[in-house]
Amino acid sequence: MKETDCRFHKLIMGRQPCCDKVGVKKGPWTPEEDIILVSYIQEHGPGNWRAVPTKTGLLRCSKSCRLRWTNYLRPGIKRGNFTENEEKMIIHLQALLGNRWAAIASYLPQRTDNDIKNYWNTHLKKKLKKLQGNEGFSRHGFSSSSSSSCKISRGQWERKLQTDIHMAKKALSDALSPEKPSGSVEFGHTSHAKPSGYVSSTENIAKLLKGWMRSPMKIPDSADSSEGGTDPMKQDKNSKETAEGFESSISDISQSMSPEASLSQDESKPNVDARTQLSFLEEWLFDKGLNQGKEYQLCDFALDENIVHYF
DNA sequence: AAGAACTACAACCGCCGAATT
DNA sequence: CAATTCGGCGGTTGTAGTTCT
Repeated sequence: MKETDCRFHKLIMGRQPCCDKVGVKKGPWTPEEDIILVSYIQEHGPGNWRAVPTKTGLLRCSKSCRLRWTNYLRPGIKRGNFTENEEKMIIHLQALLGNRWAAIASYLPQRTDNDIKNYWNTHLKKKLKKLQGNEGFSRHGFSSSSSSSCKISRGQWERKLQTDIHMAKKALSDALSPEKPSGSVEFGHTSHAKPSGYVSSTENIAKLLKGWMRSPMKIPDSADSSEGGTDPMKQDKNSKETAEGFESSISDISQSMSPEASLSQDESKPNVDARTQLSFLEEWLFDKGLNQGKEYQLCDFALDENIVHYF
């Protein structure tokens, strides 16, 4: 009922879909499209996604462009091969935060929410089920009924977390405000006010793009756009391979970026929040004696003292 | 060897909240 | 303050690849 109300409401409002269905391409991205998107972002920075299709001539909707960038093309992304630590992180965080993949992803800076979500759905869910079958997993705090070992309920905990995050956000923006040109926190929307971190990463992208363009691309002669002819899925495989090489080299470079740089290069990763949450998380995790991994580490990014101070 | 079943993951869809007009 | 736009999020789907029968 709420949903139908909502739809009706939207109908009245006349809100347009993010993309009109006609003339909008769907399905896997081709290397050409990736290049176009990356070079556009390289020039203008991420953000203002609405303008991307028109400015680039890509026959994709803005959402699709954003998704492609955040989940695949963005520098610093690691894909596949989740480490044991990452796995544990995800499991704990999922137990703690629920299916808030974006929040969980903020603790794993090199992973996208989509990736984590997929990994959870395909691997971890089953794994946990298995484990739960074997030995009451709940004693580790993974099930909702695990609150016995935790003094406060998850709901309470989350409320606390939220208020604390809010405080931290405020504190951070206060702390940062003197340095910031007014109103350009989200550099994506102000294309000329790019933080240096992003510039450096885009320079890397540019270099890589050059190299990539120079190397013989195995793009089918007919290119994709003609929808028919060659098998589009095979083309996609090609695209995956070429893009993968391209991307892994990007991520290699960007891995050496400073946390600040990686923070600024991606507005979709609320690392600030992540850091603030981390202090609680650490407490929670360690308090609960989740000491299964001697070498278990939460994450390698350091806690920002300014933020921790507020707690 | 062939087909069915399963797995992995990129991409899409719809909803929501924040920002803007 | 209401209307509208936009970006982000989580759930879901589609399909290529792999394993099983």
